[in-house]
Amino acid sequence: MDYEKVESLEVELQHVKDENNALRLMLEDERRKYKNLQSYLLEIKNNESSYVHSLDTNKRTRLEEFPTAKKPLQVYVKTHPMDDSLIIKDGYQWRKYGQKVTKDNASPRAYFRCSMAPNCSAKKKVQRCVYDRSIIVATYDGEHNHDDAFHHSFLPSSSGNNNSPLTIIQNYKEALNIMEQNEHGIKIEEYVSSLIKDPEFTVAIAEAVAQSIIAQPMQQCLNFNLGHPQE
DNA sequence: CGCGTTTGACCTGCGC
DNA sequence: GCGCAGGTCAAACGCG
Repeated sequence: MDYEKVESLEVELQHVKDENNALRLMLEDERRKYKNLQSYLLEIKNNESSYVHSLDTNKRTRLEEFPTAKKPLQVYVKTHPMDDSLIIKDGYQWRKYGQKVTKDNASPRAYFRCSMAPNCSAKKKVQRCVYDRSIIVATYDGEHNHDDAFHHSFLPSSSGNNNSPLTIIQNYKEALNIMEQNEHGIKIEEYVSSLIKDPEFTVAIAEAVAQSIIAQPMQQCLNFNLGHPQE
């Protein structure tokens, strides 16, 4: 084997090692996310009730804003991970009046008022879950004081409206289902992890790279003959 | 032109 | 009393 070939193989091997390290980092990140999700689930379990307050990062209670003694209803909405909007089709018409980035969640929190009636005191805060960005946490405050509220809500106070394309999560059991979905992710993760740990896997990649390097001059020759531009 | 959204400034309560 | 952080206001802007 000539010197140039060995050198290029060493470069490619280094590249494979770099990719390997990158994959390890990704796995560590995924494991961290999974642990976060587990603690999140535990939090939900600890607070399991129709009124869940665990995710409300607002530790201070502004009594003048929401004077009712009733705890705000929190609803978790499973959305598509690629969907960045904070819009929840809950049947009401909401007017956004503010947005704020909170300290412990990089996702901005949006503030909405009900716009179906001029004197309606209903408000909601919408923010992506810090543990799983595909979940939107909507915190409802105040009550709708207009009749048509009864016909629009998907919330437990009304009859079930399942027309929404979104998945509504109102208790820990449904959150558990999401966890189970992530369990599949962990199985994939374990599979990838085992591949990385396997020395034969790394050797096989190195061999494949070496073969591609050997085959490359032939491909370049073919490209040249066909008139394709060379890289 | 009206309505909804955006966004920076401001207000207010809480913790130290 | 002060600083921090969440919540609200309101002017500017965009869109139908």
